[in-house]
Amino acid sequence: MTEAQPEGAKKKRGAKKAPPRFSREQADVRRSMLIEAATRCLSVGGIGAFTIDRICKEAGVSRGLINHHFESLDGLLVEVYKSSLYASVNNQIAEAKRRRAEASDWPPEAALAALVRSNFSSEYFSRENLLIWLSLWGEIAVNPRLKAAHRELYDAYRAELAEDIAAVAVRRGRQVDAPAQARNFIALVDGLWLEWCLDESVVTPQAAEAAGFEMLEAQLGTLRDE
Amino acid sequence: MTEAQPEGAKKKRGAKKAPPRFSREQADVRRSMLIEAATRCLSVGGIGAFTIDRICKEAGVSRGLINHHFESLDGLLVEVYKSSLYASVNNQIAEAKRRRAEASDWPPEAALAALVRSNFSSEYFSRENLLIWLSLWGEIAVNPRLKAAHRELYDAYRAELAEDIAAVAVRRGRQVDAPAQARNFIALVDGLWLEWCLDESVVTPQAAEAAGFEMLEAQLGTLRDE
DNA sequence: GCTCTTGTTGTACGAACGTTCAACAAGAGC
DNA sequence: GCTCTTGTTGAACGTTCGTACAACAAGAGC
Repeated sequence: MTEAQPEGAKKKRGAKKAPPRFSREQADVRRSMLIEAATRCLSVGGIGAFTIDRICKEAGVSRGLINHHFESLDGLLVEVYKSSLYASVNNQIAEAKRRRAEASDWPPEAALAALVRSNFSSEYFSRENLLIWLSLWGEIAVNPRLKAAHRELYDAYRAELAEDIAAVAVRRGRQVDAPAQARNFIALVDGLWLEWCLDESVVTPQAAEAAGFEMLEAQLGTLRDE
Repeated sequence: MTEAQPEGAKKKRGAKKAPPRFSREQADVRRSMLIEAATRCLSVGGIGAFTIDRICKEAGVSRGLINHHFESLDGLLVEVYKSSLYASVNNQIAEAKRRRAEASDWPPEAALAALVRSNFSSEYFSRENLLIWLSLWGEIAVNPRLKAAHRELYDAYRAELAEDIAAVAVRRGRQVDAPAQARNFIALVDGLWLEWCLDESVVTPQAAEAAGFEMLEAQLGTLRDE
């Protein structure tokens, strides 16, 4: 056994400066790090792995930090929701709005087709997100704050989709219940994604995209080719 | 404070026979009771309420009983899956098979319509089951035993649905990819059910049923009326 | 009324949970 | 080089978790 050294010993002798035991980060930087680590935990082990211990270990940080930067573990979960679902879906909405605004370049059909396709791009239609989404859905059913955020988000997306559908219907002189079609389309996408995640042999992303187009084309006519 | 009585006192005096402290049940009866109590816990509080303490309290039983009747808490969850999803879906399959066998009374169109409708009956299309299914889905993604059971179950249901679809298509001389239509239909049902559970203002069971019929009728022609 | 089987109880245990908080120290500002 | 702010640590706490197990007793069988 080595003899215990007085605290100041190292400094006095000036041998080696001990490396910093941790690095300080801006509050929002650290929050992002924790949100990302928490998301990783969720995607690997589901809600059962959404734990102070595991998240802090994943982030390489001490146990006290989550409660310093978030009101509670539950507050962190809300932030994970926002940075996962919220952010990505809002991106889709914003892009679709932009396309629809640039009406000169993008005919309504092309804008709708682009929005449909984005649902099946690997960014959203991803098996990695299975446990994240499933865990968050389960929490939405129980957590009023999350439920409110979820409704707001889906309402916005549904409205955008309905507008794109309505634009095509008007141009083609078809009578379509655009809000209902938007709702059904979203249900189909969520359902296909779920089937794919739970059993990848049942459906491919390509087949899923085809199914999405088929549903809308039954009401609107061809969308995929000029 | 009353004086502590010797244990045998009551019996010796023959005053009142203490009522039994518990009742013995057959192993399978008690197992059913525990499965039902566990299911109730799941539906109220999600996977977070799936706990030895809460389930035993819900069942009015002592803490040791779950590990006596099941290999572990996880084993109980598998039984909950079987008695929830497995049993109810297998009922649908069996009924559909029977209808298809009685071909004389049930034309294919009526058999398919009945199968479609059963998806939206209050027994299956129920908000009470939200947390149960969501919790079980989350577990399927993580638990190999459940995953295997899930695939077997969905494969069977998808096959039955595809057979019913194919029967109608053949009779009407239409070219239809029945397995794909069955898969898409199931995805739509699951997605609509999910949307309804998370936000009941978006869709009604009636509208959901209409959406289900619309999807199939786009391929097969009218199914709902003669 | 007695015995025997076995379903049931309830305590004990270690591990892991979320939260709190006093102490610490990194690094900016002077 | 010093001070001061504040991001960070890690021990401590009470609770709840799943499991194990010895003791108990209900009720069938004789």
